[in-house]
Amino acid sequence: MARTGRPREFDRDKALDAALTLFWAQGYEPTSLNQLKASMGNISPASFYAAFGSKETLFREVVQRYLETYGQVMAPLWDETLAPRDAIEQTLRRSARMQTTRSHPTGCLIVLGACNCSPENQSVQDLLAAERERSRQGIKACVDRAVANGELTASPTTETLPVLLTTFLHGMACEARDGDRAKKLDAAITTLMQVWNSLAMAR
Amino acid sequence: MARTGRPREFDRDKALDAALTLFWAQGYEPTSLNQLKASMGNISPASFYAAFGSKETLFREVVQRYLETYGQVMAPLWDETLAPRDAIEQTLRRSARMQTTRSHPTGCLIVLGACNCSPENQSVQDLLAAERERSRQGIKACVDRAVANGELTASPTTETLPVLLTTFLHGMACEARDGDRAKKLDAAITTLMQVWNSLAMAR
DNA sequence: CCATTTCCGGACCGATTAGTATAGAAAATT
DNA sequence: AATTTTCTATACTAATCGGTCCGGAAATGG
Repeated sequence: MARTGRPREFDRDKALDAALTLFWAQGYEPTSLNQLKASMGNISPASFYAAFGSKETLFREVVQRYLETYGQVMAPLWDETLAPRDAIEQTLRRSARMQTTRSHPTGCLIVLGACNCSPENQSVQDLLAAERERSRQGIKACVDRAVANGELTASPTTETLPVLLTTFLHGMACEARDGDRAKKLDAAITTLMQVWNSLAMAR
Repeated sequence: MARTGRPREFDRDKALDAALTLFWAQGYEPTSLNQLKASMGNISPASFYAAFGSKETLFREVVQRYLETYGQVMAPLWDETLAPRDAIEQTLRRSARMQTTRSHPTGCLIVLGACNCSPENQSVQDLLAAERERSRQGIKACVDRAVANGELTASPTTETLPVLLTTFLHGMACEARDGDRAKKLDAAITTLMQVWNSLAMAR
C-alpha cells in the first residue's frame, strides 16, 4: 500500500524512545501527556493522538519495544539450546547489568512501571503483571528442564528454586532503582547460584 | 493544657488507618484527596487540612504508623539479643507472612508506596528510599555481627550476603503484590538461608 | 449564661488532567 | 497543476487535582 498524503514531521521511532525513557523513569500515571508531547519535540495533541491513539496504547507500544530491546536480557530463559543453569545465570547477570546501566533509567520497567495505579488503570497494571508472570514461568520451565535433564534432583527444596530466583530477579529492580551497581548485584548472583550448585551436587 | 472548643467529630486514628490502607493499596500519587476524605467518613477539606496539614504530611504520618505496626516485622534486625542468623530469618519470615496477609493490602508500603512519582514529589520518594536504606543497613549489621561473633567467616562471599538478602527481601514485595502466598515465600526463605548455613559451616 | 474555641459544610481557587473539534497548510499522487 | 490525503496548530472540552477561605454551628470552660 503506497503511502500518500503529507508525512509526519517528527520521527515516530525517536518519539517512542523518548516516551519509553519517560515512562521508565516515572511510571505510567505520573507521566503526563504534556511531558510526553514535549519530549517528542513539542508535537501537538492532534499529532500525538493520530500517531499513538491514546496514552494507554502508547504505553502498550512502549512496553512492547522495551521487551524487544532491553527486555531481551531475559531471552536466555526461553533458549532451550542453553543448559538451564546457564540460562538462569545469564538472565540474572544480564538483567543486573542492564538495570544498573546509567545511559537510561535504572530498574525494570516491567516491575516498576505501574506500581502506583488508580483502579481505572487496572488494565495497565495487569499488562505488566502478565509479563512478570511470564518471567516466573520461564524460570520455572528452566528448573523443570534441569530436573528432566538430571541436572537437578526432584526434591521439595528444588521446588522452591523458582520462587527464590524470581523473587531475587524482581528485587533487583528495587535495588537498581536505589542505586546499587552491577558489580554488587553480580557478586550476589554468584552466591545465589551456589544454591543451585549444592542441589546439583546432591544427586 | 486543657482541651477546649468543639472536639472533632471523626476519629483521627481511624481516619489515619483508612489513609494507610488507601496509600498502601494504591501508592502516594494516585490516591486523591477525594478518596482520602471519603474513606475518612466524607469529611470536609477544611477538617482534613486542620487535622493532617497536607497530603504529604498525612503520608509521612501514615508511613510512621506503618513502621510502628506492620513494619515491626523488621524489628529483629535491630534486636541484638538475637543471634544474627535468627534475626534475619525471622525478619524474612515475618515479612513474608505480613505482606501476604489478605486482611490488608499485600506487598510492602515502603517498597511499593512511591514507585511512580513525578519529580515534584521527589521528597516522598526519598522518604521511602531512606527507610529501605535503613533495612539494608540493618541486614548488613547482622552479617557484620555474625562475622564478629565467628558465626560467619569473613570472606568475599560473605560480603555478598547483605545484597543477596536485601534484594530478596525487597523482591518479596513484588511477589506478594502479584499474589504469591506466604507458604511459597517461606519455603524459598528456607532455601535461601542454606546459603548462610554453608558459609557458617565453612569455618 | 456567656465568651471562646474549634469544627464543619460548601463555595471556590488556579492549575492540570486526558482527550477533541476545527481549520488550514503542506506534501505526495495522479 | 489538480486532487487527495494527512499533517499541524490552536482553541476548547469536562473533570479532577491539591488546597484555601468563610460563615455558621456546636461544644467547651469559666
